Amino acid sequence: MPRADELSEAGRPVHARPRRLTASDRMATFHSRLRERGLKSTAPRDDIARVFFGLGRHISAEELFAEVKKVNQHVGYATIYRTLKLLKECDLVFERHFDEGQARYEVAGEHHHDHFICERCGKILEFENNDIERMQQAIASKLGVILTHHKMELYGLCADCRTAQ
Amino acid sequence: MPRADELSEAGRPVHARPRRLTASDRMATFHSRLRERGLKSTAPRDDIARVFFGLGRHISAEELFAEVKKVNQHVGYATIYRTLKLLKECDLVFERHFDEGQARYEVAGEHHHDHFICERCGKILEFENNDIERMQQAIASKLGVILTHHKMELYGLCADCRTAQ
DNA sequence: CTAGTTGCAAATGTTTTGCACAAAC
DNA sequence: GTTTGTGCAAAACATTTGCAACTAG
Repeated sequence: MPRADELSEAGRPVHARPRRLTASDRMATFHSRLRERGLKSTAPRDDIARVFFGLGRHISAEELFAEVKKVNQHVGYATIYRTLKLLKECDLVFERHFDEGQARYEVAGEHHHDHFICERCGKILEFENNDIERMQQAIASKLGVILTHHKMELYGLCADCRTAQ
Repeated sequence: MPRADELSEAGRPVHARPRRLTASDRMATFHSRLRERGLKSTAPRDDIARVFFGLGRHISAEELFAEVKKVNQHVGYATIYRTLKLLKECDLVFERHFDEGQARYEVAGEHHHDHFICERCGKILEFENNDIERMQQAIASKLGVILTHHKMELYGLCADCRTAQ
């Protein structure tokens, strides 16, 4: 079984790469994108965005709501959704729909990546693979279509759950 | 690094291949799978399955409900969902969740394939590509995980919508 | 006969919306 | 002082479930 630092290209874990943008960088971007659009910076929006950027990846609205409550008692569920929508429009957040009922939200990073989801423990691994990206473009030209985005998700058992089972 | 025109099978449309199984073949399979499990064949189940196998691909529950109503006035929505669930368990139907609110259902064929979805007109194209399948396995072993299934969806503009726009 | 099935209506879970009040610019 | 944003409750939406009546085996 390969160690993380041996992985060359296929499935190189994304979190191994140093992160560029800090939470405050993202907050600043959020503020300027709001201003550009004539929208307002408010306490609830800031609280939600700050908590979101501070948390890890792949958060559900429910989880975010619970975390934001710890910081600001009286934010409503609706504002969570409205702010997530705003963050998506500002290209600061991606919305993902894995094989669950609820959406998960992810801080937009610089690099595109895809996901593996463990069906037993719910763990999500990120990886990137340029060959697959290239092949998708090849498929698109054969089909005569233009791609705007894509979704590639692998489902199965992670290393831990494979042995535990 | 493979160029697009070197790819043997990139994006070969699936519907070009002759189809093996007829609707009645599938009905027969449905009946025997039900019998195996000690479940009953009933008029509502048969109507739903027959209409579904007769219709094209990628049907929503809502669309199926409307079509079944034409044949059998008094089937309920619940029975549509219950029968679709049953058909999934019998490996006769796949459930897909594209970027929409509702699920779409697809007759299970012999060959695995992936999808392109046009974001403008909703058209769905199917394609298969063994290179990508192999690459997914490579990624899985690098990550140390076991795959049970995967999802690969390309989104964009189809040939028609590309020119129309 | 009896276990499995149905239709209906009500419940579910997630996300969205209407609205009166409140806060930014 | 407008315009935009908020919280709440209610609505929307796709899907599931409880239940009494029904039906296939």
